Amino acid sequence: MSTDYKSTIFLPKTEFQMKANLPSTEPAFIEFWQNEKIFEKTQKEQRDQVFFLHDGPPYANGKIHLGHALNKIIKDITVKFNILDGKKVFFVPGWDCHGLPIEKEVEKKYGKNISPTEIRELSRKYAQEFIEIQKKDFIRLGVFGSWDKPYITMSPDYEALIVSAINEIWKKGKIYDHFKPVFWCPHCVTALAEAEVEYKDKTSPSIYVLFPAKFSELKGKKFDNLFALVWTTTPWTIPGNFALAFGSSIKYVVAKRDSQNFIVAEKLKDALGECEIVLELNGQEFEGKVFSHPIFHRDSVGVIADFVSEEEGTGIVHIAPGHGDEDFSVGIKYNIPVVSVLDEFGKGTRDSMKYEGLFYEKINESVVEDLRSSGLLFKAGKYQHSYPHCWRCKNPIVFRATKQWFIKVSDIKEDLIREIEKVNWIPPEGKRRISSAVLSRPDWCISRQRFWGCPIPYVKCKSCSEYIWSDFVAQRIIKDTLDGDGSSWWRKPVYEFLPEGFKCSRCGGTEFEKGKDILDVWIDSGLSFLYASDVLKISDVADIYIEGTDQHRGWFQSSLILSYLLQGKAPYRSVFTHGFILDEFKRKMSKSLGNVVSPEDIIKEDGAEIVRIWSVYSDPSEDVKISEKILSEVKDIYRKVRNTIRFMLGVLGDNPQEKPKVFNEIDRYILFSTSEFEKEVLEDYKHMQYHKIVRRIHSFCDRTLSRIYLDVIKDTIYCDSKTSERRKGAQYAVFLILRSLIILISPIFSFLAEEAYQKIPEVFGFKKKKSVFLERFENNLVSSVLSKNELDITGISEFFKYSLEIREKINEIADSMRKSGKVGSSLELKAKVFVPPDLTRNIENQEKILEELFIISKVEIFSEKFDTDKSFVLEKYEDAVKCPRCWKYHEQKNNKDQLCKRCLEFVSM
RNA sequence: GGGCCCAUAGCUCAGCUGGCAAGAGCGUACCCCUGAUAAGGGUAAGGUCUCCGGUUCGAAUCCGGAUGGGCCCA
Repeated sequence: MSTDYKSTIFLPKTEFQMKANLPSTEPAFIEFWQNEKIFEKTQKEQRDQVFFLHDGPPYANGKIHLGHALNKIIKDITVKFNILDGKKVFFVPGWDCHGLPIEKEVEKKYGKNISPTEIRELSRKYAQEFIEIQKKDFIRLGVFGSWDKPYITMSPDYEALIVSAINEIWKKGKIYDHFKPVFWCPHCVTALAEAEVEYKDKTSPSIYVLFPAKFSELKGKKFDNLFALVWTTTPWTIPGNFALAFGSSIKYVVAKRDSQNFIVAEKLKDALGECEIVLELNGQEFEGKVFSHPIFHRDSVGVIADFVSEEEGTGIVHIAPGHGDEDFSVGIKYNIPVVSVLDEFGKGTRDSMKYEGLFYEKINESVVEDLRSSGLLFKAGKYQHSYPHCWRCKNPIVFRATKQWFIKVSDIKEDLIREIEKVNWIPPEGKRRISSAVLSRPDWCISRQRFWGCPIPYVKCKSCSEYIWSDFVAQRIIKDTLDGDGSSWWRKPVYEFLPEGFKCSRCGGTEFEKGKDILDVWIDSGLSFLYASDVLKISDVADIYIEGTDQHRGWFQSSLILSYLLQGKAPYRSVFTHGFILDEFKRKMSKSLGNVVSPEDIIKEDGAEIVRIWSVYSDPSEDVKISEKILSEVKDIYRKVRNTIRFMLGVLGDNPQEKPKVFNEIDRYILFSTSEFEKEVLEDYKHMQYHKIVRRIHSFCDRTLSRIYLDVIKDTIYCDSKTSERRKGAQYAVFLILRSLIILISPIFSFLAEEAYQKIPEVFGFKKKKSVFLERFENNLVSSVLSKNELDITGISEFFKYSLEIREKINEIADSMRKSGKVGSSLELKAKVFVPPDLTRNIENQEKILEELFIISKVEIFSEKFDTDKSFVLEKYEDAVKCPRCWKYHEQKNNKDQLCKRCLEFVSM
């Protein structure tokens, strides 16, 4: 009986478990990679080519989310591919540490009555804490890198580098100071960032002001008593008025009422009440027209701005460049003075003339009074609207021009575009994206009125308020920072930072106060290229930057600008961008939708390997979706690849050492297919088409190996004797394929590859290294291990192409025979097959090959087609018996136990 | 409101510069095997290529618009 013979066949044998149990087995591999310093070892080896992937630093707050995981995994795949490709790879992970979000968290936690140095200390602790948390999480994903010496933007050498670099840029004359409106809280006496502003309803005065025209002719018509009608809810800004903005495509009218003529947008003329339209004209007409300021003896000039709306007001916007963002940009465009009429306490400045010293709410009242008495107040009322309030004291805030520092970008835009052209953008749309971001950006405002960051090295003259940037100050700060005292600027008195006898360059004053600004954090991370070259000594240009597509306006741009200013070129040769993560309905992840998935959840449930494969399962250059369904597909792929590898390991379980003299045709054909697969995968790695690789790997394991080759060689592996050439050939082929497959999947399936690599027996003289990542493609791929000759299938490729087509058709018929109950296993079948004679010319044992390939018991080959032009006839093998050992059907009925010839020989050995 | 991008079977993707009846894999259904066994093999059913217009002998593929979604900006 068949059970008697089961013990005589060679079933696959391996310790490699079918079930991976990733969540519990992965940590051991991570420990192994760390303890053995595998990444560092690849760096110490002799390698001629260098590959530098420069890490964009994540912000050091919060736990990592899937976006972080996706990003680092794509980087890791790139790192590992280049390692296996034989390059010396540099990847130093970084963290961005300064900035408002952390400072705000600290303030929330400890209150606002803490000193700048305390804020800085607590912020530093906070950032450090999250660096450790995130680092652990990234390592848990199996990501390689110099984790024990990351770059950190708050480290003393980094902070010193920031101050020094910005000072260099100042020395090149690229930094200037200028007024710019910012959110300002007069109660807290501080500037506010956008994130610190809360919008709440507020009742404001609403006034319609008349601006007398200094001209009387419009489109050839003469008008007396001509006024522009202007609406505002902030009367205190009227003293800062320097212009009136009109919309270029808005229709305006001159409307007559009580012998006065009013200019107003046609759609908004109801504001006037009853009136008579006397002229219609386009907004463009008013560009350059001059009006009188309603209070002061000065002009207010007509300008064109596209933000003028016809939704409310009068279609004419009063412009105070010192007190509004849009006002400011119009002011810059038309070269109108930017002045603040309020001081830091919200009181009138000298520029507010007669209102000097009054709190702005008082100015509101006075302005209304003054307008009323001069007859230029058309009407006044109240208006309720959403208005910005301070997040700390909850009081309404104002927009107020203050001195800020800027990097001049406007005059280098063309150079930046030229540098952008030289970079390889993947996908190519990125080039357009960053170009338009660069072209449309204003000069870079680099000062922030905060504490958690690097100080801007300037002092303010106490007598004339001049801002004085000082190399001397910069050098002092740099020295203290390098000495470990990065907060000295906030603690030491100003004179310690100034040379003796220092005088104001404008008024000669000798009293100064320290600048109160820190640098925009984008400066910090934007200088990481410099840290990589000057401190880490890697290179001044990275081979590649890999970040989310939002960084076109962020890090890619800040790095480009700073690198161009400091070294005259882009800091990267290639830039790869990936998309964002969406849920199954393509919605962004948000707490309120409740659709947030964290990497931690997936790692706990399925393992980091699943996160890795998921990251490149979809095309990451577009947005990437995640859902239970998608994860289950990823798991299916993992299982298929794992089991295929497991089976191959099992095939090598009896530790074969002797290579075959020649390969069987099927082996040759499959080795050739493997070499083609290798070529495609390497090509996809080079072009970072990682999602295609996942598909290729799966398809190769499933279609090429499982469904064809491995199924076909089972008979040989199980039943042939160990001395059989056919069997040795199959084992050697399996070994070559397995080794190739393991190294090809390793950048993506890192855990699986390492686990399998550790379990490969050292067959056929193969000597293993400590880790799969110490291998190289060139020593492991079929295409580089076998000779051209061995991979040449010219004489047999047509035969296999034809036979595999027949195989599909046979399967089809076999299926219907099975479904109708005629047969069970395909070994119950035999076939007559027509093979065109010219395909078989060079091949011996064709019938044996086809029996194997079709997995049926008998094949007879004919050189002519059958009756109705059929190329094969498939039928049940009736007059045959089943060999109890190999289960193939045969006709030697008189053998012992009805064994077939081969098995009889085997058992009698 | 502006710039850029995406939209092909239930799911994830192929489909090059327009031309065979639109392809894979997963999932599903049915069948086989029980010597890869919480595995393995086979077969089948699934698509008005988001919608509307246009160019063309011919469009999933080119152009215009709409809808939905994403990133950035205002």
